Amino acid sequence: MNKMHKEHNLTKNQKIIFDLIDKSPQPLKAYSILYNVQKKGIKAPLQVYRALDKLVEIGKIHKIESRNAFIACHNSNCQVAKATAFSICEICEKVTEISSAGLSKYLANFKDKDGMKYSKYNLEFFGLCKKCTLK
Amino acid sequence: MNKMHKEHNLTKNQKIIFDLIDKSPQPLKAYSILYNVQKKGIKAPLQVYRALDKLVEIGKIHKIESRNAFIACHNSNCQVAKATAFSICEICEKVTEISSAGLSKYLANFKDKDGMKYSKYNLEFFGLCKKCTLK
DNA sequence: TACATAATGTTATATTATAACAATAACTAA
DNA sequence: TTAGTTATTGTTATAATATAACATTATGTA
Repeated sequence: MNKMHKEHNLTKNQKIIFDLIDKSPQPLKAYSILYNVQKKGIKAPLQVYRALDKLVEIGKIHKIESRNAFIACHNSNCQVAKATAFSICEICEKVTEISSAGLSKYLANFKDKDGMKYSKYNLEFFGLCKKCTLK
Repeated sequence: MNKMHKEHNLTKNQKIIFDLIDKSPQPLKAYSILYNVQKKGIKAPLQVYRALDKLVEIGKIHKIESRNAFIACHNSNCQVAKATAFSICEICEKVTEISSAGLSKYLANFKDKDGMKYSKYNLEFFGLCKKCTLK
């Protein structure tokens, strides 16, 4: 099987949960996912969390830490969840993955005073989206 | 009272909880704070969370979102919690607030493709601290 | 004073996440 | 193709994180 197409390797539960998140316009929370997949035989929180953990690990989804919610990766750059940036509207809670070569480059090369080199980062911007600004 | 010295305005509970966090070398979790202040008369989670919320709001402490933990602000720039950056060691869990003028400037001025302007951000870098790199 | 606002105390409950263990499926190497 | 290994699943129970609702007290302010 072609290893470049990771989605083909998803297991049944992982696929059910990824499809749900991928179709959703906004991030989904774990228990909201659970309620939505119970008719498909996924009955317990742990089944959801395990699939989520795996999907995050392989970079198919990202966790929005400030919201405890999960969103599908729409950035072809991040096959692995090691460099993520999001914008979050504080009114409508719309979340968008930021895909900026400049930002990625700046952060990937950032070194702090101690010379600590980072293997991963997550950045969350907060503000008002265009729609909510106009209201 | 001098409004420039916000710490003087802390209430009893806020002061107890801030002092505990401020003395701690690593971020503290809400329930660990609760256990530590029960002898001082703070008995319920809500009393802790309310103080934490206020302390975050006025910028005396920051929440490390990926860890659900709280750390005192050691950056004179952020009187208000609107622009935060941390480094987190994935082995020893040591957390350090990053104070880089370049980084702050870059992120404060960052605009995404939609022209959305941000009022706030939180950045968490992950990697190994110096000690843990040598092990 | 009287009013408004913020903080507190308290009980109950909601939400998010993991431990522990048994069973099954998929992968790997002799 | 069999045995060993690793990943995934199913299940019950429970831990950890956080908020709702309401009564009370303290503080700030006109």
